[in-house]
Amino acid sequence: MTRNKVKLEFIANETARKSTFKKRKKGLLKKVEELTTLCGVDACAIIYSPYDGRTEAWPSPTGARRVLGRFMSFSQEDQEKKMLDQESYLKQRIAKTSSQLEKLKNDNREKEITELMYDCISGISTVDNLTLEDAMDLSLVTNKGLEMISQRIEFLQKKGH
Amino acid sequence: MTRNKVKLEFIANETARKSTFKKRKKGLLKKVEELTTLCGVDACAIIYSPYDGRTEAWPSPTGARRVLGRFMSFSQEDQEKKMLDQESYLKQRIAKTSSQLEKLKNDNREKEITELMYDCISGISTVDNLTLEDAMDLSLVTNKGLEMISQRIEFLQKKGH
DNA sequence: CGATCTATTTATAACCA
DNA sequence: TTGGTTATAAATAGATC
Repeated sequence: MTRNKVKLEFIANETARKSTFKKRKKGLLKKVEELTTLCGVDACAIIYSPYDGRTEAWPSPTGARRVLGRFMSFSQEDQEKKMLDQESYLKQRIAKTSSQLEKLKNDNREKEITELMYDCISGISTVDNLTLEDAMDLSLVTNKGLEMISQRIEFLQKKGH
Repeated sequence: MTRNKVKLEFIANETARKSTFKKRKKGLLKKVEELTTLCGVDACAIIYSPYDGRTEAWPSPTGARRVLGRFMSFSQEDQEKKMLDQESYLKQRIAKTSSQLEKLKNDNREKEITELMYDCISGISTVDNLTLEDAMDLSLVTNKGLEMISQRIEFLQKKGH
């Protein structure tokens, strides 16, 4: 028996496509997990399955936790300090690039970015078994997030004199 | 010659680990791309490489674009209008709810979530070759993001009677 | 559908230039 | 280190239950 050499194109047959999707999704996630384990790096994969429940998948809830943990290993003080630095830095940057951003405002990019944020949040929800809404909540009350938002608003206000 | 059957554990030897990382990273990204092509689904992978330049990797800039596109679709006018309304609205609310937010300040989850948001944003920056700072800014002026924030704040207000 | 079972195609670990 | 090469381990398309 000769098997197909996998033509790299959309699989027309729905049954076959779904089957392939399931198999490959599994394989992909496994690969992600192996990579993180073998090489000690953080990685994750996000897959939007029209088949399965919904837009889901990470290496695993456990894996996600590992991906997210371990970054900030600063002390509380360092964190606050850095955060402050970054705030003022950001403020400057925002001023400098506002004109550029204007151009992008109504671009399709906004849609893209919005979706990405959503996806991230839905990822968060899997980390702690939260509902999507709770995760959003939590995300939005994050210090950093609020600071950023606050700065942005302040800037817009000034701009609008 | 007999080759290893791949023990699923951290590779101690740095040279070997780095080599494996490079190969597997490549393979993983290829798999992601194949999955999206073959099955017509959106997927992406994020890898934090301590070796390569930095915390990067997606299927590809092109792939990322495809992953993110296709969602929300407001008209130009509605978008601008909403954004303006929300700016002033948000400012008030943020001031009023700041004390409640204090409580969450030192939660570990916050660190994780903050980091995740950062990661997402850094992902955004690769999409359009923006600096990290620009991407953050862009993220925050997203309509949807503002809406979510607005709702959250409203909720906190009611809750705090 | 979902689970199994091969035949093949792929991905790679170990080498080597 | 950065790439090829090759022997094996893995992944998986297609068929079957």
